[in-house]
Amino acid sequence: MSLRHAVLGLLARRPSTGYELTQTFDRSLRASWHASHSQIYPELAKLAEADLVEVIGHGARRSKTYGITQAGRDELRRWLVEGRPDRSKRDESGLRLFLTPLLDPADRRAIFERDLADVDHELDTLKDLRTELQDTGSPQAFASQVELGIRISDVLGDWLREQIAATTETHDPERQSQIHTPDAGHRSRSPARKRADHKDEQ
Amino acid sequence: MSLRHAVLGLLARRPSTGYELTQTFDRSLRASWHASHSQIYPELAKLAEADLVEVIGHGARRSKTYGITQAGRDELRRWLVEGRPDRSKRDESGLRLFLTPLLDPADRRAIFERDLADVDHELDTLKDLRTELQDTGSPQAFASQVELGIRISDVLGDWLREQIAATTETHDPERQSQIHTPDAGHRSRSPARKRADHKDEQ
DNA sequence: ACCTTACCTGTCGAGTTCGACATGTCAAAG
DNA sequence: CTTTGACATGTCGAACTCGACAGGTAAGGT
Repeated sequence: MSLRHAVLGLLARRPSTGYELTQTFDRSLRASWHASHSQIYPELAKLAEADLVEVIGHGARRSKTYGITQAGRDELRRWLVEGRPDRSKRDESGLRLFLTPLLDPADRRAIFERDLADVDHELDTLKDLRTELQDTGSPQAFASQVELGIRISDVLGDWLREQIAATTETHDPERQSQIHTPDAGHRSRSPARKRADHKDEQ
Repeated sequence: MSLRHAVLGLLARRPSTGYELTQTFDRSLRASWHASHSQIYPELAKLAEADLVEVIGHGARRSKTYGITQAGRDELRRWLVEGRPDRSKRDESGLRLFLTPLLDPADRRAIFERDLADVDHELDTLKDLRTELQDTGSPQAFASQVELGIRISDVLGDWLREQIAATTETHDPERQSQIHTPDAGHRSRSPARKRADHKDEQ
């Protein structure tokens, strides 16, 4: 139940409408938690019901601005401080990257290049955000978080560039790809190896 | 629908039982995708139903070893290559880290230290894995992925150490925490600021 | 005046996830 | 011989997620 705490956290930063929260999830929180508006609006209603947030104003176009209550702040702190490790992530791009060694070089390269474009774009966004935070003498508190995002994007970008370089170089004959592009033809090895018993490795 | 492809991917690396897959999800895939056995077993059944995997052997304790079929390989490749960006992640620890600026220094520090211990532990695991891969002259293909994991853990660890150092140093009087520890007392500001209209920042 | 483009809030159903429950096997230690 | 602990597979219900559907509002351009 983290969506609840993500919303509380954003409202602790500043009061917002559901629409603004949706945008913040897509911008600042994109790298650690995703939620669509169809989750956010019902969640706000539930939170208001539980008195963890409250409507503190009405704006144009029927919009409601929510603010966190003291009970909400207490609950948020409790969650932040008492949290167990729970290091389980969900990251489709990461999964894809993990599986690339199964592909032959051309396919692999295509994936790396697509991801690199993506990472570079994200890096631009983050650097803009950093500049923006510096210029407006605003609260600053979240500057370190942006910095972390930039550093991680940097290492990911470097890694991707290395991998791309590696596909152009050596055609390692040892390393046989498991999944061939449909046309590649030679489908020779026995299709189903027997394996009655099995011991662990890794 | 990524669980399906995560399972296919692992079976493309080597045939495994459901139990082994569960362990691999917890070990190697922990950083990019999590799944529990209560998802994995039903998913294997569905995949077998669709002829994307097949039972290729029976082991001790009623265990079934699954292998990927050619249709499974084709489907896996299709997914890997045709994937859209989809950079939406889900990472509870990341979310927590993102929200730490809301806390006062003592709480913040506690979170950083807990996370640092966690990251250091993960780093050890990854370094062991790297050594293991080098020693056993095994397929090697996944060495780069391990390397990436190590690099990211490194920057995260460095960042956390910096943040911890920062909490001991300057007690910045500008930066007022939003969420105080229950005892801290001084709860003075007006509880609900009015906010009828609202313009965007960020 | 009309149109387009954000802005803004909501619901619904199908599919996904996860903790808890349930069951049984085998090896080694005591 | 009995107990402990790892091995191994499965189901179920409650909660969560997400794309699609739906509808209303205000500003700016032509």
